[in-house]
Amino acid sequence: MKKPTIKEVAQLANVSIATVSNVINETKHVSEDLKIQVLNAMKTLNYKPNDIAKSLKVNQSRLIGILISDISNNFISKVVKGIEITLNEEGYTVLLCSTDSDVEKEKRYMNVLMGKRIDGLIISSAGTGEHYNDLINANVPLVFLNRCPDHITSNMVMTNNIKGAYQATEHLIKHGYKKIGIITGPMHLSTGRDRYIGYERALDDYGIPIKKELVFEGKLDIESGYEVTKKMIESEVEVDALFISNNSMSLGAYKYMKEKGLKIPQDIAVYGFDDPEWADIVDPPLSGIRQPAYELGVLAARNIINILQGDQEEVQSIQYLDPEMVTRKSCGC
Amino acid sequence: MKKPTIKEVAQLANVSIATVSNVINETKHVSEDLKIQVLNAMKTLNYKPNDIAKSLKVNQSRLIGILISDISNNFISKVVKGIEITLNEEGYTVLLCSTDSDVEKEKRYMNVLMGKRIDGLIISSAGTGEHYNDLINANVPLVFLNRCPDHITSNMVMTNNIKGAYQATEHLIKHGYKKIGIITGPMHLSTGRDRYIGYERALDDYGIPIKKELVFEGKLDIESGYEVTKKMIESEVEVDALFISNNSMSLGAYKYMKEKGLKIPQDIAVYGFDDPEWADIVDPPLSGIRQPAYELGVLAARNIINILQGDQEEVQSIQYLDPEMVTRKSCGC
DNA sequence: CTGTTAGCGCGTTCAA
DNA sequence: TTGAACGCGCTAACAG
Repeated sequence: MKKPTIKEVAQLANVSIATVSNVINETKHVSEDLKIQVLNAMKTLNYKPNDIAKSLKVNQSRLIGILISDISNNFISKVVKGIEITLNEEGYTVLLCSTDSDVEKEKRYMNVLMGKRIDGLIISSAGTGEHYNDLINANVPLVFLNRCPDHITSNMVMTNNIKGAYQATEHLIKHGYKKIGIITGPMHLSTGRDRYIGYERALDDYGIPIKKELVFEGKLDIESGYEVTKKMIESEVEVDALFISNNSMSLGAYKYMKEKGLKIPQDIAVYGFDDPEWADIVDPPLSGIRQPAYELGVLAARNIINILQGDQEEVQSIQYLDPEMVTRKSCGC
Repeated sequence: MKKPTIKEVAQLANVSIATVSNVINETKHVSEDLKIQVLNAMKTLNYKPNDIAKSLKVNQSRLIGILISDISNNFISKVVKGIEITLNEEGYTVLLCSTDSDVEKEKRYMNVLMGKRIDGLIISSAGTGEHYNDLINANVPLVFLNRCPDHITSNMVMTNNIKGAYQATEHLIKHGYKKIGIITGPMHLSTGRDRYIGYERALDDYGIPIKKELVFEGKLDIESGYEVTKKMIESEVEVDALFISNNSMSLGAYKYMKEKGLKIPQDIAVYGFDDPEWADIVDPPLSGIRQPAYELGVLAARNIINILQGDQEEVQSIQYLDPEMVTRKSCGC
């Protein structure tokens, strides 16, 4: 019932608690005899050191918070996997905090995490960044992941969204499409903006004028992909190709077009962002910009670890990971 | 840099530590005047109570571990979402631990979690159950989710896998298929066995003999769905319909059949387990048994909370949640 | 090489 | 109603 303490181990082994501590942490050399006694005592009592007490003493929890919008999102869960595996190898444990993109929830969670005295925090959330001041003042090591609050300019790892969007759009241009539309993410998020910028820049470079009636803003989920596509078709603007800013919205777009009997790429060609697992079993297989989700997670975790180990200079910057074009049939190839 | 302590707050507010503690926890009545002084002091120092110290004192961490195989799995991440939201509402925080279905990793994680003095643990992992004894001896409240170790018979919530598999198989039978195959999960997992049992029972009830050359064991991932389907086709056994035990393997099967030009359902009809987001945009739309993922998570979390609050009798049992048939076209409908 | 002890930040008696 | 003092389990400094 009650967990055994270091004291009880010491009594049973006939040594001082300091000696027990020393064999556990290998901090000082302990003679073989005593070591064996201690180990035996630990075993018979089924002793597990109490990390809480240790944390209090050494002033570090070996807990890392991760603040994300929604763990059930395909892309995010891969990122989290990368984070967790990497941190675990270094002896850290992950506190999972989903904000549901709700700023209030995010604030509450940040307070909880500060109370728990996390050693660091990885954030991939939606806020404008105003409320991160508490964290920064409390000197909690912070790494921002993929979504970048406005006035933050360091400790950030993200996909090179502009480049990816540029490549997708350029690819559509080279196919000869002239009326290329875009479904963006929310423009208050950096990912939304950056993917739009890439689109715009590509059109610009190839001398194609940007028409704002071809620009549609979605909410990154399946439903909004469906709705926005519907709106687009019903508005009867002429569109021969479409760049869609994330996987869920591509799914929604496919759903709508399938329902209406519209053919991809004959009626409208599609290039998506992300490379979901279903990309090559749908008809036609979806061309998309693959983000290195797992790798992003690993990198973010590495950065936190570096900060914690004092190699801070390594991360005082924004790090971009390049996406990869996975071209299939939906773009007309 | 250094976080303020309750002591500093007390000094600044000209009161004792106990008074500060009492206003924080509302444990005793404190006069308005002092309360305000204390609150002000807390604000100016930007004080956050140290949960680590509190945990040490009150002997509870308000940390719940969740031990799962792979967070990037679609189904699991939804379960986790349900768990996290529910626990968070009750003031618990979630420690995420992915085992990768590796028993050694699982053991290591269990030790870490015991060291962190978690208040409870939700397990959805692969082990045979041998190594849960430490946890049980340490009296850590445990809830098993969806995968059930052999000799555990309580505190468990799961999908009614037998029923779901029965329904899918029965549906195929009623279509008139006679040579119905199955791709099972690993038979050392209860989910693998139960879904096989449902299949078997349905065939039995309808007087169809079970042929073991129609039974194939997969590993629950996309590759093995692909490989097993390939093996099946190349073995040239006669199969007119196929029940596939999870979403990833269904995806793999679709992939192989598409590649080989096999038509679903004309060549082989398919009924899957799970209802992935891509089910209705593939061709033909996939019929599947939908598991209540989020609800499973919520229920598991509720159970842990109940145990922690002493309503233990509520959970001394196995709780089944019914799956739901989502019938589309791949079965021949 | 081993033991003693102070104190990490907090909650909680017990007196006042 | 308020405060002083003890102890949760552990590490680290120091003494022996």
